[in-house]
Amino acid sequence: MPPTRPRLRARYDRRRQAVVDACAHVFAERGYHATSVAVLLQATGLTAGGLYHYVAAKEDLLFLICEELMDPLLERAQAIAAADDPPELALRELVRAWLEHIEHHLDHMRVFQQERHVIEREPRWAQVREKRLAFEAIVDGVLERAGQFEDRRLALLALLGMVNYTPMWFRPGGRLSARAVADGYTDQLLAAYGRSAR
Amino acid sequence: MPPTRPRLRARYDRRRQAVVDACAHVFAERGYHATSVAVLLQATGLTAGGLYHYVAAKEDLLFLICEELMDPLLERAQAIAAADDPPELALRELVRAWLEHIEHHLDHMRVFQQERHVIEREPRWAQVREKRLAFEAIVDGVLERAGQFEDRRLALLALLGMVNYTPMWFRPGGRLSARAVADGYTDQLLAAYGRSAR
Amino acid sequence: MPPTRPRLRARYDRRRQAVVDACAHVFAERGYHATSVAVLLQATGLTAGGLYHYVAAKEDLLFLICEELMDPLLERAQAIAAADDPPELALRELVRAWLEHIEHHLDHMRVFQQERHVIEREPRWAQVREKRLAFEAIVDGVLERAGQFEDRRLALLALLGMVNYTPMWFRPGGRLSARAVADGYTDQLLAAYGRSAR
Amino acid sequence: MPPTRPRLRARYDRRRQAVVDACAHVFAERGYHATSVAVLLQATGLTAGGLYHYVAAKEDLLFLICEELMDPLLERAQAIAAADDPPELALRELVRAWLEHIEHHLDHMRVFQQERHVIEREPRWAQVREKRLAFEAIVDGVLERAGQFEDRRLALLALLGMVNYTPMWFRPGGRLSARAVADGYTDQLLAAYGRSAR
DNA sequence: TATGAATGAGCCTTCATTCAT
DNA sequence: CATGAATGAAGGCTCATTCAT
Repeated sequence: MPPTRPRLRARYDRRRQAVVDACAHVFAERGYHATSVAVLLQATGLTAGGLYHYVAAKEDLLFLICEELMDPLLERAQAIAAADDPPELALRELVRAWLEHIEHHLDHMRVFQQERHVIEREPRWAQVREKRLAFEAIVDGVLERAGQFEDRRLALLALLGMVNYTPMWFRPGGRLSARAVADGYTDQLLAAYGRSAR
Repeated sequence: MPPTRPRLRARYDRRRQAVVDACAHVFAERGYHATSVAVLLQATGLTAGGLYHYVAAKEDLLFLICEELMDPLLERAQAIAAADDPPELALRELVRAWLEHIEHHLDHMRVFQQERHVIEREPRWAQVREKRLAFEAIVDGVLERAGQFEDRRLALLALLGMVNYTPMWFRPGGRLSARAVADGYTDQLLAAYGRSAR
Repeated sequence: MPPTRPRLRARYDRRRQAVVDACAHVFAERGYHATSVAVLLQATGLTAGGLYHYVAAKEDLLFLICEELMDPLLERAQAIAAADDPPELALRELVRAWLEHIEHHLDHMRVFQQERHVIEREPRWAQVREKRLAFEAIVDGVLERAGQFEDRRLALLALLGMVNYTPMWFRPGGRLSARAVADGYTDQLLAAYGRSAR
Repeated sequence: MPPTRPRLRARYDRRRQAVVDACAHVFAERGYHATSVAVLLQATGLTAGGLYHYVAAKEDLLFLICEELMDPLLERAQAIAAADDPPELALRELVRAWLEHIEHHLDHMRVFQQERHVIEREPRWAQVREKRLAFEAIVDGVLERAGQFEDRRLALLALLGMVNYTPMWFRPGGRLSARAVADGYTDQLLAAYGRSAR
């Protein structure tokens, strides 16, 4: 149902992305379930029928938000993991990329966290879940090369916790830049587990 | 509207707590908004009228869940902060108490995280927000005494992130005990910031 | 979700039947699809929530209408086929019973005819379809004993056509009674195919 | 808005007929109301704008389907009634023509039956209703000449029932040809009411 | 007291139709 | 001419809550 002719398709995709971003913002503020379609229409400037040109259901917006969040990050992480940087640098770059991505997708990230219990449990969200797992596997691999751990799994979970919590308090343009936060996290990990630690 | 005679009041409170816990479990699984009152009735074995003997509105359940989560933890944290333990031990004990509390309130904690965007934004949730802030202030105080930081706020936020993320993956009776997790987190902090670090 | 205690259940069933009958009337007048739930609410005096105590969906009304139409008729037909009447009398009595049933379920019958294309094609209507087939098998059996046919199937289909068309024009209390119509149809069949014909 | 130059007008009419026939088929399968314009676009290969070149509204399709069904049949019936054939032969020929027409307009006939309750009740469908009545008057006239009846109206209604029901089960190329069915119906009528009957 | 029928605003979504491009 | 994005009223349905019994 999206247009097939390239020019129109491009315009359609552009518009849809704008719609998704606007909705991500509203969802981040009010919560997915607490946001009625009426509010989305106001936020996007569309009418009911208009919105449903871009998505078949409200839930699709959630899905597209997750895709916009995961896909570029996953790609970026793969590139970093594939490069041949020294392990500790690779970790640092990965965390930097991660937090810079979050900085530009704060709303998406907040929405993703909000609805995680759905995403983690429902079969139809398997795709998103798999991307998350793929990303975490990359982080784990980089971590493995960068440190020596009594319990690497716990270190990984600690890192995930720190980073995933960041959108709760991070404000772009605030005292801490995304890079400063990333380096703070990395430093903490390397101090505790880095091969040169102690 | 709750009974006033002590014996009856006690029974009422006991039953209400059971109701709240049952609802916390359902909310944790399905999300607050996605859980209809009909589902709560099934989960509690009550009828519509019955449930509304214990709470005036569905949202009250959310509030009671947060209270059950915050109140005992805050009390415990105050006691630890007030004791005269050496700073690093105080931190260790605080994190242990924290994670042991979470272990016994996994559902409550999951619900609290799920609905945080509501709690953080709406005026009527100020009470819960203040308790959270009070608790975090205590953690910050203990942290201050236990380490030396370039950026203590970031260290605090990192700790909050790690701990708050724990209910996403923690399984009681699993490989890692609550205490092991707590000590893992504490060790990481002390390795990075502890006065004896480096 | 209907009540389980006998007294309440009976009341529930009584009310539901009244609801179904009222809806059958509206559907007969305006068509199923052309009748909005709002119209049903007006016709039944219920509110939206009230109607949905008795049915889970608008389509359930269609199903219940078909059940109310088929079940008693099928039972009646089985009794007549099982009795030991002379064949030509059995046919006469069956057609009489049939038309008397239609006379008291004109709305139901009109609705059933209206939506037959759905009923005949969709898997979820198999139950209704099977009852129809069972009834027609009984008619066929009685027909077989009552006449001698070059093509009994065509005679059966002719009879079905005549009878099923009746609700299009029949008016209770009009010139023709249900019995008169029934006997007219039976006479025509026996004149053409009866063993004593010619 | 249709073209006025003869050549173009002819092409336009041809195309519109094809559109109407395609829509008749879809309506017959799924029901008029249950068929969205989107489905019609898929079935016809047109775009929204394209379809609305041939009809001003979805309902016009219904009207055109009825016209395509009634007009040639009415014409044919008038010719047969006007001819000077012996009465019983005239009846036979009329029923044959009728069923042969139905055979080639099964979809149209099914749609006409489906939506009869609309056609019979709504003022704006008077035109179609009148054609139906005109046709039935012709049938009645031929019937009158062909038989002697206790109740000719009931005989007419029986015949209408049989024939109108035929599209529910008739399959072209099946065991029974349209002519065989027609003759079966005629024979039954003549056996019961024919002047040479008894 | 405890029940569950009833409420009714609001939910998400559909779809026949129009019209700028 | 043809397209397909946009319209927006109306659709069927849900659900937290109340209150007569």
